[in-house]
Amino acid sequence: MKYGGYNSGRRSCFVIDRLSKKDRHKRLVQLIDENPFVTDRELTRQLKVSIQTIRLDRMELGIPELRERMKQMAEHSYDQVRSLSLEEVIGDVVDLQLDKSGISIFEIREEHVFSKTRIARGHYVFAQANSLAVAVINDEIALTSSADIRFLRQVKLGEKCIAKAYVRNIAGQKAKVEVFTYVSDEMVFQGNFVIYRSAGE
Amino acid sequence: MKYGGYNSGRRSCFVIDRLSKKDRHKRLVQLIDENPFVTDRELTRQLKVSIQTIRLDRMELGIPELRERMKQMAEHSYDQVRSLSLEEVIGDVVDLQLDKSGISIFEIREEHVFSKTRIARGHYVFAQANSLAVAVINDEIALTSSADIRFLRQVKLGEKCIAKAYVRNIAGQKAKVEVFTYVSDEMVFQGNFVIYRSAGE
DNA sequence: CAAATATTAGAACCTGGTACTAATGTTAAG
DNA sequence: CTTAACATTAGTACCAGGTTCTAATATTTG
Repeated sequence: MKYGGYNSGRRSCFVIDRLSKKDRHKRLVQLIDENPFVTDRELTRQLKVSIQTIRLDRMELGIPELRERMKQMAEHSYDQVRSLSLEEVIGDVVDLQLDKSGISIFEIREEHVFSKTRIARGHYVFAQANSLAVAVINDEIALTSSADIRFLRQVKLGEKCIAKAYVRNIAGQKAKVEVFTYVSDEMVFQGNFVIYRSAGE
Repeated sequence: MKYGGYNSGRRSCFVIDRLSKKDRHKRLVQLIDENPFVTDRELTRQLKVSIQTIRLDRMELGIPELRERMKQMAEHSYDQVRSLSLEEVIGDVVDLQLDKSGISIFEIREEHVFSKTRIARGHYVFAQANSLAVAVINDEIALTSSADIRFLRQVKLGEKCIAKAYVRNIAGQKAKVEVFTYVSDEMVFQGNFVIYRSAGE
């Protein structure tokens, strides 16, 4: 096979279509990042080197083989789906006295904040309170009818929100639930919910 | 090999540890559902049949091999992660006149409803309205300060929510935004938002 | 030039299968 | 009882997409 010329060291390349080892590694990482489903064979075409080189490169870079990459993604998504389907309620309900009160904890993660400011999007804070307000009502069907809410201070990435719900009164189809959300001792959110319920029980 | 005895037809089994074909199929589906990462070899242990039987069963049931299952899960999660990271805002903003009005569309899917009733959880409907109310404000930083909301009618699985936001007035750090959400021509949600903004611009 | 490094080639082996052929076990129907 | 139909098992060849190893060759640098 005719070589285009080596250029792995400090010398410049004299053929365009062959990259230095460093550059090839960068490109390799980039290609796999763009498309994790690419095989080594496909990579040989993109990088114009032998399949052995691709494999040595993956070794050096600690990039696992295609099947292992797929397995990891599959496991990741499996965990996510499981936690997501469990996450019918936003936040972990840690205490619940039906028709009386409840407490839930919710940690603000990357996906909950504005990327610019790292401040939580309001609807996540609301979602925790709303979930709890619905959960605390001891009824087959409980739906939010209306709410009056105040965001008292910004909640930042990494902060743990502790929501406390109190059922203020139940009359027929309507229940009034008050929710206060705290970060440590500071109140960050307050909401008055009217929850519609299926009357029974 | 000693047979425990067949029982695929209408006859009863006379050995406990061997299931009829139908029951084995059920169990097989169940096992793979519980753990999609199970190999055929592991299944032979659980079901006490040969690996060929397992493979014939998978064929009949249209269950792909382990690697194919993992690939599908990986692809699924890849799509999800990509769409999720784009989904900073709940709902698709289809029209936006900054500091004036905006429209967004949001379809209620499985993950947004109570599994029992198939009625949308309130916080998703709220999230769409809240996202839009924040988006419509032409400012570097815009955060929900308070809101007064009404859920006028239940929104069901599959329904398309069309939210329309109108900026009512802007004074200093506070902007008032009114949002109405419709399913076809019916109003299902109404909210008055007070949005805090960084004053500038 | 020689040593060091980079690249390529090739063979053996692995997992978790598919596809196919064939034998054997079991049951129901004639 | 026999036979056809179905269920199960066994075994072989083959595949993708690798790993692991040895060895040869190319290129660069000292």
